Amino acid sequence: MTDKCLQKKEEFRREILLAAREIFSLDGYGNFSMRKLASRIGYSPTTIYLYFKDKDEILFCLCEEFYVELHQTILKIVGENNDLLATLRRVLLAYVSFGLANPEQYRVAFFTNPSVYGSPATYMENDTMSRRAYLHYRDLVAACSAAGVLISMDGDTLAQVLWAGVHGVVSAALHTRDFPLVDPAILADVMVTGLLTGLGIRQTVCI
Amino acid sequence: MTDKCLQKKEEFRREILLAAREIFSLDGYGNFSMRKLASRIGYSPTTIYLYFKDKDEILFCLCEEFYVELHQTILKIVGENNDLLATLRRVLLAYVSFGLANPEQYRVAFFTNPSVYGSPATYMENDTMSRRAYLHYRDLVAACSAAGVLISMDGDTLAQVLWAGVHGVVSAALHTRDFPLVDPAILADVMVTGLLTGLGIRQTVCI
DNA sequence: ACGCATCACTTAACGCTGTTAAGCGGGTAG
DNA sequence: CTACCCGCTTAACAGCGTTAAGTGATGCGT
Repeated sequence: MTDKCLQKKEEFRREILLAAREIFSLDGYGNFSMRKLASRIGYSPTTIYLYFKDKDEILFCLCEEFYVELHQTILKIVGENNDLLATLRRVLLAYVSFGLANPEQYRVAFFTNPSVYGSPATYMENDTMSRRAYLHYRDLVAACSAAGVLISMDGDTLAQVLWAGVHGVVSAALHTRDFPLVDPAILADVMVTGLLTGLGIRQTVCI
Repeated sequence: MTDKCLQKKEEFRREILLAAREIFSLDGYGNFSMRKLASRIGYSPTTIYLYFKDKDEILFCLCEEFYVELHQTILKIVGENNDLLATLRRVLLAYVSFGLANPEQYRVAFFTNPSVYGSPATYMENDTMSRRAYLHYRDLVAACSAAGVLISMDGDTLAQVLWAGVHGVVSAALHTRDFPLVDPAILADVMVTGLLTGLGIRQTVCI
């Protein structure tokens, strides 16, 4: 009864989110609106508010879906590789590819409402996919540091610097359509190589 | 006559831009609107359209002001230092400071309309402050490369990777108010040190 | 089977947004 | 003195997120 009702409600929510993703892909984030979403699913605009508190909740759910996919991508890479540093390198490069392949979702996750997840304190209290993906990634970086292939440094700091590097590349690619940017894949490669070398324990002897 | 008229028009434009900057500082980019701007300068909303084509032109002008200040900041650092690598390091760190000190302007310049400057081709044709600042910065990086303190590589690629790194730090600081981010100053320092080391010609001998 | 309540949904509305068309008043040139 | 031009305003359009009120069907208790 109530069980079936909730299930039906959940199904409708998924349907709405699916339509939302379609609009994002077709028209981009800037042209997304509640009214357009409503007309796409064939209901009046206010109906959506019976299933989602407001627009922000829809954006939050889309963020979470984004992080689910991202986390799965990372997990797959980690499972396929043994060498720590090589794994990290692939993860960072895959992050850029993932961001460029899902530009609109990336926009929602990082460049819209800067506090969809609440305060930093609540971020770490609630179990979100964003948090899970981050903690897993940070542990990978910390493991590299502990194993001696990256410099000894606070795991969060090290992880966030490496992330900021690849995030900067994605951000540049997404936001500077007016600027003659070098191929993002090349930028990503140089970035990751540069950072992992600079923050790594140098084992080669140079002049 | 026409001369004085144009001058008066230019003065009014500056007055509008000043009010726009005030609104950005006070209420943030998200709460900026043409109507609010109009009421601040004491005119009806449509009056602004007699001095600016549309909202985008106002944003473009604010971007240009941003780049003027940024460029001046960089020029000052370059003038005060002799050592190429030390200069570049200071410039990159100053970029982060500048971005964090002017968050709303940074938002306008990088995270709003991604093509205020037109296409990449027109970007390099027209003489904008954005272009001037970039070319000057790129030449600094290229000089480092030519002098042998950075690896030999295409100047644009090298410059854009270094920029993407610090841009990533600023972007992270501005857009992740929900995330427990490490102090951006620390991130910037590790980022710049890491990149300049990794992309530099290593002169120290390590095991 | 009837009445009532609940539920899914809609219509109407508020207060915003950027932007355009039309109009109005005053100063100036012919 | 008239006609035009210039600076500015009012009115309006189309859209936005969101809320309050209403409507029609469905299912439940008696």
